[in-house]
Amino acid sequence: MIRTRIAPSPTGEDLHIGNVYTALINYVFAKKNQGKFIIRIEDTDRTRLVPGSKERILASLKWLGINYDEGPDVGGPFAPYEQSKRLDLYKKYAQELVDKGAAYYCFCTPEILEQMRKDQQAKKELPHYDQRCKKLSKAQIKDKLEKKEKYVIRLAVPSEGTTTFNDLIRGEISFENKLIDDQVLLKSDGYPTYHLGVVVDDHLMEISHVIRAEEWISSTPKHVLLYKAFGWTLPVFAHGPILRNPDRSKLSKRKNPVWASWYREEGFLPEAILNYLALMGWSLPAQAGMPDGREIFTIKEMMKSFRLEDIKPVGPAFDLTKLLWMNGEYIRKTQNSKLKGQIYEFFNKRYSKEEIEKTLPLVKDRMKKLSEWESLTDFFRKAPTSYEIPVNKDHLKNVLTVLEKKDWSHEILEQTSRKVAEELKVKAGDLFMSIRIALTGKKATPPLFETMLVLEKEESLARLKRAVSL
RNA sequence: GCCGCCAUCGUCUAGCGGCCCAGGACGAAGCGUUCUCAACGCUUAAAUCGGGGGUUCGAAUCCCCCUGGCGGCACCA
Repeated sequence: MIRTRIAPSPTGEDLHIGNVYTALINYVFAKKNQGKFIIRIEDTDRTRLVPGSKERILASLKWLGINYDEGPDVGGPFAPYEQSKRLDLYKKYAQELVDKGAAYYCFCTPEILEQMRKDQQAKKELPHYDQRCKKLSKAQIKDKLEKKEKYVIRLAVPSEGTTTFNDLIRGEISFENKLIDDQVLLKSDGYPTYHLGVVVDDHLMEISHVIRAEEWISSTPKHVLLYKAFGWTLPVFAHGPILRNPDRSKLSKRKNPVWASWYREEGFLPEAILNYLALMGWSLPAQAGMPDGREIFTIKEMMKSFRLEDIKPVGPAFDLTKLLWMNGEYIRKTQNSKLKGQIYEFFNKRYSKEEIEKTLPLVKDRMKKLSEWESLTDFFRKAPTSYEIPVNKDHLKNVLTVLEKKDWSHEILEQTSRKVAEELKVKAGDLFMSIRIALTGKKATPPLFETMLVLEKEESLARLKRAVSL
């Protein structure tokens, strides 16, 4: 049984777009193989906890349509799915390691550690724990524990040999043990560090494939050491790329919008975001008999041909411009009736469905984000207060008098206007532009006569009269 | 500094020893369509496949070195 997971930490505003990427891969891989996709909240750092973060993370996942089979709010056979609710477990397993001699108590205070680091830096050594507590005798430990001295539990990393693991995306990777620090497993506040938590939970929750970003590669040997110390079977490891800023550094909120909610508030469609993300380090392979290499595809199509091994280890730059293009593509291919509802919800029902329905066909091709509907259609709601370029009042007077007497239809409006232009001996386009400006104030708008029909005769004429009288 | 990962147009990528004087997409430029802007269609510019050595009849594709980019080195994840 394939079981994958993402383990977000509720320390940010919301789900990070990099996590969305990892979630997508985990989700698609699990579902392609009839497996389960799990969400586990790793809330073990109480100092960085952000209130509401967990809820927003889960809400974003739902909005994106990345459905999880097990998780904090849906439960599952291995509940609870929040590490803060599993403290006893970590303590028990940490103790097991101590008993096995694979971990040890450490009573060094933060001050001692700080000093240690300073000394090492002065000597140009790399900062590492000097293992002084590893040498403590049973009696000394007992004594300190009785005195209620604060302690952590550290992993006793072998001083010799190498730790090697296989990465499905990158092949064999190995690290020398002597360069691996004696990592803290259980903190003095009783919470586990990431390393203990992730290994214990992945094992207990029967995670078969650990798919995460490249930044975890260098801590994987610690995890491997833990699995071995416990005598547990290793999961399959696969480290995907980390998304980059345009300057190629690790994607960060300083240089790029990173929160899922930002994309939602901007009016990006979940399908477009997922499709765009799928293109990062992966591409739809040419199918037998139907080679295409399309860039626009659904998650279902992605599932059909997805293979973890095909993920490329190169860190791709996140290109907002291309996402924007893709979002426009998705908007254009969405049914009007559906899009209407999405816009309605997007603006929190501030605009009536009727209004959206009437104007949508005129602006759909011009929208790249849902949010743009508002500015693209603002002149329908509000007559222009200024004109981007001057209008020709004489010309407008002429059309006005003719159009007043007609019944309005697209054909009549166009024919009449063209005739007026002919009589005035001006280019139809120039006349149309004057009308456009009078009605909307803008040079760039949807097609003129469609616009007039949506605006309706009375309002259109009123605006024309205003333009003439100004 | 140490350890590790990576390396094809500006960006995302195709390419897995001959089909490649490297194909597609975004973006850019131009043209067409057209009442403006879009959308749409066509065209163009854009990578001496990071550099240098090998292997081979033949290398973007395999190997080595260098360089560069990125990541990690916390009682953060």
